[in-house]
Amino acid sequence: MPEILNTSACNKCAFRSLLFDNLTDDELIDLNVNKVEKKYQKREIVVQQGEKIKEFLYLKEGLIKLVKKDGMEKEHIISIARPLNFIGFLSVFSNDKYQYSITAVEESVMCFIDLEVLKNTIRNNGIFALEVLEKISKISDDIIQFRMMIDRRQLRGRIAYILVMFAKQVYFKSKFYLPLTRKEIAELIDMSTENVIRILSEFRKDDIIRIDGSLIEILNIGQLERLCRFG
Amino acid sequence: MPEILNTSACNKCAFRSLLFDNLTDDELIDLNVNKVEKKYQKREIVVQQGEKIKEFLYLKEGLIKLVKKDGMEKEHIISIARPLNFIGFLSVFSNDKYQYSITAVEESVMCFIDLEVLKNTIRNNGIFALEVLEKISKISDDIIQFRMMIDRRQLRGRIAYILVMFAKQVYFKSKFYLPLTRKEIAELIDMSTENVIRILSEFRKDDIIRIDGSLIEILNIGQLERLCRFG
DNA sequence: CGCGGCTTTGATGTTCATCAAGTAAAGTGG
DNA sequence: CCACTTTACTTGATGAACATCAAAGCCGCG
Repeated sequence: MPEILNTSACNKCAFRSLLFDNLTDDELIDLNVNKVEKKYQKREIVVQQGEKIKEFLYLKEGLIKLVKKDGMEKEHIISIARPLNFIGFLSVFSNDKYQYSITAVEESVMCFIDLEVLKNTIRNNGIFALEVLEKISKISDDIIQFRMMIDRRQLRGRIAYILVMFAKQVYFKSKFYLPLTRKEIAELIDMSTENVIRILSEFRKDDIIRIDGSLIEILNIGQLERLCRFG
Repeated sequence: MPEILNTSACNKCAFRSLLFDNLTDDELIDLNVNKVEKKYQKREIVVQQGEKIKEFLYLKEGLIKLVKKDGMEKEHIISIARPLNFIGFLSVFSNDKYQYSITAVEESVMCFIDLEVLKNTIRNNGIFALEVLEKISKISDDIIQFRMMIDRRQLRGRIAYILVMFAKQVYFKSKFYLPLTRKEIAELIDMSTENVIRILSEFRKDDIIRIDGSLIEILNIGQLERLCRFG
């Protein structure tokens, strides 16, 4: 079960400047009294596909994945998100039920804001509304972009792409722990688990990366980027 | 070159009730004097990927496609849109340049509203803002959904899926003219033109559809839906 | 200690893109 | 309006890319 945290006031939140900067103190207090902060362990489910949406939620710390199930079959990871990529945004304003599940990939802290209260704030503050609009627009665009980048490549290119992505956009270094299992990577980039492993091994043999379990070190980023372009 | 139309006043526009219902007459007049309506012929380009975004645009009549180019290579169709699926929304609020090209697939009428004027309206009218938010949210969601439905299926399933989509969601009948060439279908659902043709022929031989050029008649929708699920 | 989930490698067959080659349809210029 | 060119459509043959199956080692956990 997620641990409910003692929440600090919204007007002191580190995220204030990123989205809530244009709110008055009164508006912040209003959001504040109608919010909950919860901590999730790795693999804990935050929301289930199909559940009713009651809150607007965003990620304060950690890493989560957005999962879609089809029938009884495989799960597909639509995207993974760090703080500031408020994936909670998605569907929130157009659906009354979650279209995807959200699961913590690392220990994560999520902030839940009552959706009706937030909608009211939007109605009352157009400047805030425009900022939310810009954010949601960017996030959606990024996801569409990502899916296209992945789906048009072949397998080597896909693996190269996410390795470069993790190194350059998530961890900002060439040596990092892959937060996803091989199976999850497969679900994220639409291929079989076996081939994820096979291609990682190939890269290892070609001295492009070093592997030790989930610890990855990129040795030849240039080669990876070339594979991104031509894979 | 697109023909510039004599535009009727926004407050008499058939689309008013769909999005602009919560605007005051003054706000509508403001949008009205800052808008242009243009008619495009089949295959005419509305905007080019990379162009600066100056206007918010939406489709009044016709059918358009959203195209992404990568390098010198193939074109990929991200989605096609009828009126009300204001694809113009995408990127408009998060980017200053178009991330995709828009091309008319059938003769189409587009309405261009000055983006700064629209943004001002959003800032001043939170209720309107929330409606725009709901719309953009829905459109993005639909695109992500569509791409997932397509990319996780194999070829027969993909073809089945778009045939059912056109029949049930676009034309509302089992006999219709496919608005896309075989090549465009291939670009939309990420496969080779040859295989689009091959699978359509297969469906014809199995008496699932009847084909006469771009005229398609679905004879066995149940079978198509089965292929959607298991393809 | 044994069980289940994750990882790894090899072998096999299917799915699919690509190449080739030809027909039909649709523009284009004289 | 007809020859010419281009674009769309179609079918078959071939090989590459990929999923799937099978088997075995590994690790954490009850």
